[in-house]
Amino acid sequence: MTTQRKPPSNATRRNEASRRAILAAAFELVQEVGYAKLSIEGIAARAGVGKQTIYRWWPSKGAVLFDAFLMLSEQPDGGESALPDTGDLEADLKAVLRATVEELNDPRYDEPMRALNTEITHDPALAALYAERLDGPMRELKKGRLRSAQRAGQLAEDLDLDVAVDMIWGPLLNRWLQRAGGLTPGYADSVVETALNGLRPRR
Amino acid sequence: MTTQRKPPSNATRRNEASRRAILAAAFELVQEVGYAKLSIEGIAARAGVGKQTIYRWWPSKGAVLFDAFLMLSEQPDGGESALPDTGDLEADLKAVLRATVEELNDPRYDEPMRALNTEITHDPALAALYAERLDGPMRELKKGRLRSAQRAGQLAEDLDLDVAVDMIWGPLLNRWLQRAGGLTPGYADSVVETALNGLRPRR
Amino acid sequence: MTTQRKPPSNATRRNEASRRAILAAAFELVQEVGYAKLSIEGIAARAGVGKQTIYRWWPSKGAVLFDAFLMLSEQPDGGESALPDTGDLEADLKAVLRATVEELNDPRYDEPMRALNTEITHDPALAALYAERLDGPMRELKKGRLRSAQRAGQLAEDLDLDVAVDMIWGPLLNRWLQRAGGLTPGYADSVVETALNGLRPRR
Amino acid sequence: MTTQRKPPSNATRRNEASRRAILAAAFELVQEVGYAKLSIEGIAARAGVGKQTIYRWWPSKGAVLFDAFLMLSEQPDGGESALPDTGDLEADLKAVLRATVEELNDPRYDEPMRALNTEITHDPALAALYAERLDGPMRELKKGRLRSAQRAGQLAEDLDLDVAVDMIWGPLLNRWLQRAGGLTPGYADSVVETALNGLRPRR
DNA sequence: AGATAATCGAGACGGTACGTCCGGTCTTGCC
DNA sequence: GGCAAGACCGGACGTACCGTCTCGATTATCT
Repeated sequence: MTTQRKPPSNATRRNEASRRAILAAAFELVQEVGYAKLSIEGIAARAGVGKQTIYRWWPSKGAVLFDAFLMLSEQPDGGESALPDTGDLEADLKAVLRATVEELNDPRYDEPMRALNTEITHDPALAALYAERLDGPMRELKKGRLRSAQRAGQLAEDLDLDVAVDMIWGPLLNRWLQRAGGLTPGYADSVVETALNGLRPRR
Repeated sequence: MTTQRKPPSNATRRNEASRRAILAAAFELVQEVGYAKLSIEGIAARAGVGKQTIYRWWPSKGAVLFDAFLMLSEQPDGGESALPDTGDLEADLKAVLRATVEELNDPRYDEPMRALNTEITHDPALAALYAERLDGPMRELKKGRLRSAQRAGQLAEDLDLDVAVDMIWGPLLNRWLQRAGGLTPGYADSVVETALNGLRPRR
Repeated sequence: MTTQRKPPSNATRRNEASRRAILAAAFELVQEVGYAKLSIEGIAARAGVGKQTIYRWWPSKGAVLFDAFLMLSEQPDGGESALPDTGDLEADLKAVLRATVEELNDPRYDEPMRALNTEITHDPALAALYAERLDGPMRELKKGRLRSAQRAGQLAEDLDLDVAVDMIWGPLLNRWLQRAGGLTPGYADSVVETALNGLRPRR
Repeated sequence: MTTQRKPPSNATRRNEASRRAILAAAFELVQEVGYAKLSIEGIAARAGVGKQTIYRWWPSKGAVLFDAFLMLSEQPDGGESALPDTGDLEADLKAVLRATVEELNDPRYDEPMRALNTEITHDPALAALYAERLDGPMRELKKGRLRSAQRAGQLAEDLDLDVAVDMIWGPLLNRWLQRAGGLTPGYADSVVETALNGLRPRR
């Protein structure tokens, strides 16, 4: 797997242009032809690159895909982002989840994300990398927002924030992955409300 | 896809022994060699069957896998099963989720289930079939148990049971699919408690 | 292999219509799709017949083809034919060879005849049958004409008529089978003249 | 099709060892299993080569077979051979034809040669190649011998040498291909005598 | 500045699997 | 019993990719 930044220059004479072309080609191809028909050969051809250049730097198709997402997640600005914090936890969460719903429904990201999830589910090494580099940072942001609410007394004191994150985002991801029912803004709202209040009657 | 029951026998002169051998071979193979190396050719060889016999009756590798699960889910006894209902909802749910955790951690089911999920996420037609034939009935059982609790006043009156089911089982499935953190009985308990009580402080 | 005539009725309950349909289908198909793509399955489909009906009565594809030719050669009238005998041997032979050239060049017979030759060259049993039933009678006619000329003193007394027949018809067939050079009436004439006179200078 | 010589090496990075292994395997296999059971798959397996390597360089099974013969015909020494010329045309021809008979009867060449003839008869492109590269040179040798005799006054002045060649070798090949009668030295002698003298009574 | 060496595009190679076609056998139900 | 229909096991087809392996032709430091 690559080591993100370039200036540290850990000494390789690697061609940066080829690297970017490969990642871009991989991302485009998977969304065009779908996961099942994504091939290293196809990526190399699209990127105008020899196959060996891919095999030299990545151990698997999934790793390429992973790096493509990594590149995507780093490019925007460089500034660290954070979840909105207006003080109204429920509203903030609903906003974030609605955005997530929109992204999952976006045809540009749908196939690539499914592909990445597929690779992760079948490759523990990739899963670890994913947990560390992509899901981890995002989870920290989510937990940060929840921690802020917890400190404000809006969440239970003894709440396990990891479980809380799973409870809010898990249902959504699951519905999407299994294509089980529509992924609508209304559903996102329902999940937030139900998660915050719990299943039991209040009072 | 098959039409399960045999006596109606309205149409085909299909070889039932071959059908069973194929489904069994598919299930065994996917757990032995993994999803990535599961091949129609391999299934046919293991089942002692011509490839054409598979292509004749199933449209895709995923469809075979799906039918293999279907066969598994129908075989046990024939009696309709139900979730435990001791009156203590929390205990019952914990018991069920712990069982689920165990099943997901069982190497006999791990790979096959990941494979099925992969096929579903990439094939809407299969997803619909899954929702109707495998997930649907199971979801009804879950909702049945919750409904019983709801009638007993243990759950909020206006609770959307589908959302509730997602909230309880979604986090588990997600953790498993993405290999994000350990899938332990303790985690199952946490999820049940947190889902029932909600994230907010009670009182 | 079948036993041509029907009334002797050696007791089978064979369906004559199917037999004719099969032979006709075989002949048509080989001329339409070529020898390489001629299949039993295709013949059965075209003839509206079950595959088993073919396998029941013929031992090989070549045998079907052979019978198709046999049917063709028997159908015309029933009267035994003979080669022309005007007294002018050279003219008669040229006429016959020109007709042969025409037949070999006829797209209706070209492919089927090549197919039959192919089967014969690779199947001694079929070759024997061919010699007995198709080539034999024709060779007798040819030898008959030559014998008549021989008796008239137009051919050498000690001439081996089989060799003579080979010498006249062999070059033609060979050129055709190997596609070696054009198969023209002029070539036919040349062959006749050269065969009659021999390669040596006369006188 | 190949371009024989290696030093020019203008274009491809072709593996010469694989090429030879394929041709050798093809030749051996056709004589072992027969034309009908000769398969590209079998050739590849025997040659220890991927199927694609065959499909990459040859358009058809027949082309492989053809090249196998080509390799055979080029390998012996490199020196141009010629037909014997003792001055006694009849004896020379008989010797050559007897050798041909022996070769056609040799089980090592029988099947391969039948296979090649079959491919040629069904593939005009291959036939042209055969005429140019295999039959052509051999025919020139034959015509060379005849021309020498012609100049010595042993053959008719106006004799068409192509027809003459057909007349001498055609009957033999035909008998062999159609398995029509035995292919004996005596037959070879008969053909030579009859061809030289012609069918008509001399004087 | 020239030598040295790793990377690059290209693509041949031995393989595996694809999805299709057909060979020859067997079974079912009609006639 | 023959027959049309067609499922079945098996084997080969010709294609697509896999991951490895040369081949020159750039680079890109390191003498």
